Amino acid sequence: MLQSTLFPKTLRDTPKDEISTNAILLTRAGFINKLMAGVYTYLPLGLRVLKKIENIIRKEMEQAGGQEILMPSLHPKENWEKTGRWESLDVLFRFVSHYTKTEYALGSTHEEVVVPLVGNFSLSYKNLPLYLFQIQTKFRDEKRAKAGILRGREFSMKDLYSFHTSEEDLNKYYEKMKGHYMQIFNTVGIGDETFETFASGGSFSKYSHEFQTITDSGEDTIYVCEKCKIGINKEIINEQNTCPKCEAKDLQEKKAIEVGNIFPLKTKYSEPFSLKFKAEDGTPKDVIMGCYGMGPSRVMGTIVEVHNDERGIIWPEAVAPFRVHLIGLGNAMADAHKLYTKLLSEKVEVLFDDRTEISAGEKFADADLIGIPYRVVVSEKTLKENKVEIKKRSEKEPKLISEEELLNYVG
RNA sequence: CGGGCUGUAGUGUAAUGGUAGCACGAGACUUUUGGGAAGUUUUAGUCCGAGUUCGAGUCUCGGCAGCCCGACCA
Repeated sequence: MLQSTLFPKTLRDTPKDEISTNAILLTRAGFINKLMAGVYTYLPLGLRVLKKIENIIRKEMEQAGGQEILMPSLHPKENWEKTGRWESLDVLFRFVSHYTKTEYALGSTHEEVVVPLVGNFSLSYKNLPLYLFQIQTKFRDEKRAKAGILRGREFSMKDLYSFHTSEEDLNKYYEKMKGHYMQIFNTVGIGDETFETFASGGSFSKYSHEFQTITDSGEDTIYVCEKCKIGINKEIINEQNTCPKCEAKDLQEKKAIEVGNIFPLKTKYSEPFSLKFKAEDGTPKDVIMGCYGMGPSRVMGTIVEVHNDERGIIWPEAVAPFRVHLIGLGNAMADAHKLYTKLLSEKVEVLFDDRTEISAGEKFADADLIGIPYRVVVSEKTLKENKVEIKKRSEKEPKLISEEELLNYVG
């Protein structure tokens, strides 16, 4: 990608209505743009990151046996009335058709769609377990959208729904899913900060589990056992004031962002829709369900909250919009262009700063702000040595290496 | 949803009820090119609607929006 054609340019100024680190950096660097509170456009750089995160999640869900589907965002009122959530779910967007006066909801979550979907087909114990997931835009009428892309009214969400013949089978899968979730957080670069956390399960199960990423800008408070890497949400600390694993009492209070949440739903949603399967003895039984949510856009914001410095974002390699930020300076632009072509032929993802009439300092400042993992500079200085300069975004000092070494390094 | 704060250009600010101005940014041109370079030039604003007034950015009323705290968050 040529930076001279990249939309949009970076911003020098901080937008006046953004306070959170993720929103300021992502807006200044040209990854996102706010339309209104809690609603953002993903610009070319931002969309690349979002898609990478989504693909990491997608692959892991496929590893977990998930089959990807895409359900509608527009839902009929009847389905939500069946579960009582037309009234009770306060974040549900509800609206009326101007023509027919029919009422609809915009999907905040998809139990009300996926359960009747599965119910359209006769289920036998032989068809279970079944795992369906989607990555889709969710709508929530948040009373207070805030913190950039961490709490939006419209956001990207992966939701997987599991269908089982028994609670034992659900529990087995539920535990397995925790491992898949941690694998995702490790891959996207927030594994060290992310804790499996006990949370309230509501009325239908004792606990649900959250995945909480520790950062001072988090809006949740959790208590963590560093040794076991387990957390407990403040909301249930009164009933559980020791580490559930090692029973230690010296828990640390931390601020954290909820990046995932999994629930053993059991029959909470299969019952209202009469979702049953035929057991081996031919009798119909309630399907046992679990659901597993994770927000790619919130994960993206969390990564920025965790990985940044005073100059800008520091993307982990797996989610960076590009692997290499190639910068051509002054009269070396033609040589830089040759290297760009070579890197492309080696299938290296590279953003090439081919802009002329831009000072070196400004290019470096932009590179630091955008946060691509490897910065490669081609200039008269490096050409004299017959080398190129490479610097990791996370490190201070650059070094000179040959083009061959570069290809080994970033290829 | 309760409470608070704030709305003048992209950002930061100025204008006693009396010509909406300045700086930075952004665009164009020229000269520059290893940490946000310089010159010339252009651009862009009173959140919306009523009211008071000869006259409203400024006063009054209503709305809307944004931010913060809290509550909420399958």
